Amino acid sequence: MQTRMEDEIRAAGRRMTRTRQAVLTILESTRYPLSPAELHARLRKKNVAIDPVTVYRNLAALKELGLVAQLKLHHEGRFRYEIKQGRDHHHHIRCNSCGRIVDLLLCPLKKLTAVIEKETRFIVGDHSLEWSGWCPKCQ
Amino acid sequence: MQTRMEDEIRAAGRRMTRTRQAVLTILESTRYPLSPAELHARLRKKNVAIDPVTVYRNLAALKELGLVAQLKLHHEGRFRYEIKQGRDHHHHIRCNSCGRIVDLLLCPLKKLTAVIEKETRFIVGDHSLEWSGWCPKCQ
DNA sequence: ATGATACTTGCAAACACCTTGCACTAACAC
DNA sequence: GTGTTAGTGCAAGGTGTTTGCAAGTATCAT
Repeated sequence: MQTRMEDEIRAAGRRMTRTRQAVLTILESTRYPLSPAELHARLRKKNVAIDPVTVYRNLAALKELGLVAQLKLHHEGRFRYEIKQGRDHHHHIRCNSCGRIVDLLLCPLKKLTAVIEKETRFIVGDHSLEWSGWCPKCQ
Repeated sequence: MQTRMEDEIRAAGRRMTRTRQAVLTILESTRYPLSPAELHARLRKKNVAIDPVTVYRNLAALKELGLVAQLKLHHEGRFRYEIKQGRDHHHHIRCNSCGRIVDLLLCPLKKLTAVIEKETRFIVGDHSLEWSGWCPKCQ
């Protein structure tokens, strides 16, 4: 999996560094979107010496290459990032109590674009949809 | 309209001040969610002397009382606020180019809560849904 | 009216998250 | 190996938001 991403990185004239490798590995092995701070904490825990700024810059680069998606959950004041490759379009639900985030592999919006474009005369590009609630442990 | 909100404010032991009055008036007369900075700018334009901090504190208080909704549009790094009273459940679409925000009085999600609760065992509380795209002027 | 109480305000400072500038380091093409 | 240039760490800056505290003021009881 990483091989394909590595190819895309090199094809774009970017380099595969020790830190970028580590960032990709963490993102790939995490099943929910990480904030830069969380990602940095995990890298530190794996004894990867890396500056927080470098985490931001890597995420920005990977986003620009289309390898990771940047998203923002409602009522959270920061961005989160997740690997795009091999993952279908999906949404999230977040626990109001413990912050746990779970993927939802559904999307009820596919048919709605045409309606919205007609109604608003916008050209629809993207959408963002999440739920919040209480996870089983916090109920 | 403001009378009812004033009642709720007083009923909660809060006070109706000159600045809070002005904040409510601006929010009521604006047809899309405002950021604290935008709200502050409008107040200044109406010659209401008010500190930005006071805007934040009023918004926090009104949110806590359930009179305004706080929301965050995807890919925007700040909160926005809108009056809840007299407005049906709705969503937004924002222009990627000029930032214009338009209400969408639709919601395709009503039937989905049960599905999500079954699938995730979460208790679903709330959801957030917006689109982005290009408005007629920016196409 | 008057005074007591406690909510509210302004100012300064702190905080969280993210970005930028700059000199140094290290990929990778040759 | 060597040169080019992307990537890195550190310090500093930026934006949006929150907190501490003293002073101000809305509300209530008298």
